[in-house]
Amino acid sequence: MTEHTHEAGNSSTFTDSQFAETLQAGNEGVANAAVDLKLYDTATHGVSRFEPIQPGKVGMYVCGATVQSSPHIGHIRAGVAFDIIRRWFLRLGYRVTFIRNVTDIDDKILDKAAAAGQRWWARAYHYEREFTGAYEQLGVLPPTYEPRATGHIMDMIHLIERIIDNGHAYVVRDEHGELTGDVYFDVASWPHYGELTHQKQTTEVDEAAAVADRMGPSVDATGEDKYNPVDPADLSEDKRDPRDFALWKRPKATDPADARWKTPFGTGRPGWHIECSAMSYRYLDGMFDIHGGGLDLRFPHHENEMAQTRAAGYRTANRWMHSAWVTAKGEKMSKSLGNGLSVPVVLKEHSAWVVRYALGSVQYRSMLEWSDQTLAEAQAAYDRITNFIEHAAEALGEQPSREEITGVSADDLPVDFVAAMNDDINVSRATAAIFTQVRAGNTQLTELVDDAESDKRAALRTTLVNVRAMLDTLGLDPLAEPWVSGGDEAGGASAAQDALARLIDAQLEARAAARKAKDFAAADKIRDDLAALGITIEDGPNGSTWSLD
RNA sequence: GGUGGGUUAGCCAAGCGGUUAGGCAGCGGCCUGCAAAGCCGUAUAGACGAGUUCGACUCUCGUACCCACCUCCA
Repeated sequence: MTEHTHEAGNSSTFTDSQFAETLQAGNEGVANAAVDLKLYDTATHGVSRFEPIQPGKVGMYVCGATVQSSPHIGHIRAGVAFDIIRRWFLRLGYRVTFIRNVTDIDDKILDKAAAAGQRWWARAYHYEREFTGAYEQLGVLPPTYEPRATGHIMDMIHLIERIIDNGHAYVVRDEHGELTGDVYFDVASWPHYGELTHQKQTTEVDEAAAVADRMGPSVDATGEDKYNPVDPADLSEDKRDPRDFALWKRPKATDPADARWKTPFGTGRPGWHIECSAMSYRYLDGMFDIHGGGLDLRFPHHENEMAQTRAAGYRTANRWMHSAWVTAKGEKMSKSLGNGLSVPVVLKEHSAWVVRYALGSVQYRSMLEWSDQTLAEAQAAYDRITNFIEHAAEALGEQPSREEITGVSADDLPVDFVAAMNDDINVSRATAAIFTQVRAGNTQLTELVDDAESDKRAALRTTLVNVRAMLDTLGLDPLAEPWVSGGDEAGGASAAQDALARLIDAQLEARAAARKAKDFAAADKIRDDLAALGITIEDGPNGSTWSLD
C-alpha cells in the first residue's frame, strides 16, 4: 500500500513569502490576514500556522452527536466552538466545507430504544431533530453535509475490505469456520498506532482497564445511562491484542433484524469508529484540513479512526482539534454523572443569544464553568453591546444591513481582534477587542451630539459596522438570524405591537409635558408604572426611548 | 499506574522578561430634575519553594492542590 504520512502535504519547508505567494495564487478573496492564522493540533501538542490543502478552501469534519437522548449544554458547546472556528475561516474569505455527522446507531441507541419500547431508528430520528433544533436556536450554521452513519454502510464495507486487504484487520470465524460478523483492527500490525494521543503502548491489561472490564452494561434496566459501560466485544477472546477494536460487530441476540446488515465479512453492524473514517473520506478526501470533536473523543475514538483511515491507504486529517468541557462546580458535565443541563431547559430561562455568548466566551480549549454567574455576565454583555448598537443606529438614522456586515473582510476589522482570532481562536482577547470598540463608539456617540460633522458620523458608522462584524464572526450579531427571526419579518410589526407602541408613546408625551412643567412626581410615576409592566424608559438628548425587558 | 490540562485580584478571564487586557461587582467624579445608559479616574493579583536575570505573573526545576482521558461520552 501507499504510505501516507500524517504530515503529507505539510509545507513546513515553505518560507513565509513562498506561503504568501501560494495563498495569493489560487486564493482570490482570501484575506491577507489568513497568512497569520495559527491553530492548535492535538497530534503535535502545539500551535502551528494553518495551511489549507487546497488554496482558498477549508475542509472540516466535526464529530456530531450520538442521537440517543436530548442535547445538553456540553454538546452544544462543541457545536458553538467549531461554528466560531468555521466563521473565522469564512471571515478570512475561505470557502468552507463543513461536515458534521450523525451517529444514528450504536449500543446505547439500541439498548435505550429497547428499554423504552421504541424502534431504534425512531429514537434516533427523534433526538436528531432535537439536536438540529438546538443548533438552530443557538445560531450554529448548518453543516454543508450532515451524513448519517446508517446511510454509509457501503462506504464502511469498502473501507473495511481495504483494511483487511492491506493486512491490518482480521475477520473472526466460529468453530465451524463460519463468519461471525466480527472484524477487528490489528493494532500490532500498525506501527503508527498512538500517534495522535501518545498513549503508552502495552499489550498488558493495566489496573485501570481491568477495573473497567468488570463494569456492567451501558444502561440500566430502565434505560438510564450508567457511568461505566463495557462493550462485550472489548472483552472478546477473539482479539489478538487487547488494544484491537471492532470495525464490524456481530449482532447481539437482542439486536432487531433491521439493525443487521449483510456484508462480505458476516452479518452485523458498524463499530463505533469506522463510520467517521468512511464519511470523512467520502466528503473530504483531498481537502481534509481539520478534524474536530470533543476532548473525550481523542482516545480511543480519534486514535482508532486515524489508524483505520491510514491503514486503508487514505489521508487522514492534517490537523486535529478538540473542544474542552463545560463544567458544573468544577466537574465535567455529563448525563451519566447526572449534572447535565438540557438545552431546552436552559433556553426556557435565558435568551438564546445569552446562552451562545456564555458558551463561546472562552477559548475552545479552555474548560467552561457553567453557573448562574456565567449567564449573568453574558446578559450584562448583551445589554452593553445592544445599547451601543441601538444608540449608534439611532444617532446615525440607519442600521447597516446584514449584507454590509457579512461583507466586511477580516483585513478591515480592528487589528487586535484579528490577531486574537488568528491566535488559535482566542475569543477572550477577541471579545476584549469588541468591548474596546464599543467604548470608543460610545465616546464617539457623545461627541456626535455636540457636533454632527460628517466625518464624525462616518467614524461612528465605521465603529458600528466593525462591532457588528466582529460579533457576527462569533455568531453574535444581535441583528442576525436566529436572534431576530420573530416571525413578523414579512409584514413588519403586528397590529398589537403597533397599538402597544402608540399607547407607550402617549405615555412618553405625557411624561415629557410633566417634566417640562417641572412636575417630577408625575413624571416619575409614569416611569415607575411603565417599569412595573416591564417597560424601561431612557431619557436621551433627543427625547426618551423605551424598550421591553 | 500511564497520559494530558490547569492554579492570575471580590468573581470570570487575557496578553506580556520591565510599559492600561477586557467584562461583572466596588469606590470617586462627570452627565442627568432624579434615574437609566454612557464617559473619565481608581483600589485589590499571579498556589507554594528554589533557581536563571539588572529585573519574573511571564523562563527553568521542584512541591502542593484541582480537573480530565486511559471505559459509553461533546
